[in-house]
Amino acid sequence: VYTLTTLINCFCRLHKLDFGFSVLGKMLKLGLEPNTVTFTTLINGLCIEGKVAPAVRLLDEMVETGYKPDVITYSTIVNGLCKIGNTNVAIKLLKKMEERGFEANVVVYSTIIDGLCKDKVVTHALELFSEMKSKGILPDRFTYSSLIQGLCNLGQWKEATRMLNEMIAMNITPNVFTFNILVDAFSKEGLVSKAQDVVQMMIQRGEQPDIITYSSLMDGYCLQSQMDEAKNVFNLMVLKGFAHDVFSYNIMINGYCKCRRIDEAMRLFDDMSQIGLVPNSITYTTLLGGLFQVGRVQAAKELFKEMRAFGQLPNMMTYSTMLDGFCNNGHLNEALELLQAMQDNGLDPD
RNA sequence: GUCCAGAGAUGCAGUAUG
Repeated sequence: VYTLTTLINCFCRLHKLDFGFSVLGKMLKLGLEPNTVTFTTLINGLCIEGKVAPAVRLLDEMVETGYKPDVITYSTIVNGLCKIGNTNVAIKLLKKMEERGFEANVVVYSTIIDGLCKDKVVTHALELFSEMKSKGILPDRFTYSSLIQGLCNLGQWKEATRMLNEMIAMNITPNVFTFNILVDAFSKEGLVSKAQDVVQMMIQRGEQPDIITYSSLMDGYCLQSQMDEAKNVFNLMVLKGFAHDVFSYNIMINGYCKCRRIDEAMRLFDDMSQIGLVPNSITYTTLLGGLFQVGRVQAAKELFKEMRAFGQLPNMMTYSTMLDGFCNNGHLNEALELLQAMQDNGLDPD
C-alpha cells in the first residue's frame, strides 16, 4: 500500500491523475486496502488540477465508506480552495474540521494566511495569525514568508521589516524563500539597490542565493530599463554555476522588448533553442508584443505561426497581444479575422 | 526518535480601467 501510494503521488505530480486512479483500482483488485494517506494523495491530485469540488466529493465518499480523513486530508482541500481563490470557503472548512474534533495545525493556518495575503487582505491574515498564536500554534518560516510577502505587496515595508525581525527574534531563521520574497518585492517596487542589499545580507548570513534570487534581481534591473546591469546579473549567474532556465531568459527578453531592443531580444530567443531550452507561450507572447511595438507586423505574424508550429498554444494573453498589435498598427481587418479565428478555436474573448 | 508513502511560502508575458 505504501509503494502504490507513492506511485499514485508520482502520477499526480506528473498531472496524470487518471493513472493515479487506475492504481487505486489495481490496489482494490489485488485486495489491498487503501488508507487515509492513499485517499489524501488522490485528493491532492484532484486539487492540483483545480478540481476541488470533486476533491470534496471524494472526501465525503471517504467518510461514508468508513475511511477516516485526518488533518492532512483537510489541509489538502483547504489548500486547493485557497489556490482557486475560495479562501472564504477554506476558512469555513477549517472551522468545520475543528468542529469535527480535529486540531488545526501550523500548516492549515499558514495555507489560509497565504491565501489571504495573495488576496491582498493582509489585515484578515494578521487576525488569523494572532488567532493561531493564541491557540498555542507556533508560526514557522512558511507563515512568516507569506505574511512578509503580503505586507510587501501592499507597500507596508515597515510592517514587513517588523515581521522579519520578529521571526528572527523567535529563532526562526529566514531562508532562501524568505529572502527571495524580499528581493522580488524590492525589485518590483523599483528599489533595486535595496534588493541588492538583501542579496548581500543573505550571503552574509550564509544563505546562498539561487536562480530565483538572481532572476528577481535581473527583473528589477529590467523594469528600470537598466539592461546593462541586468545583463551583468545574467552573466554572473553563469559564473556562479547556474544554468539559465526559461524564466531567466524570458525576463531578459522582456527587458529588451520593453526597451524596444527587439533584435537583442530575438538573439536571446535564438540562444535559448541553442542550449536546448524550449520557449514557452510566455516567451512568444513577450516577443510578439516587442515586435508589434516597433511596427514589425510581418515578423510578428510569422512568429505567431512559428509558435503554433512548435506546439506552443496561444492563450488569452497571446491573442490580446496580437489583437492589440494589429489595432495599434492599423491592421484592423486582421484583428477582426484573428478574433474570429480565436473563437473558432474555442477560446472565448474575455 | 519532528529520517523512513500524503498537505502550506519565492522569479517571467497582454488589453481596458485606475
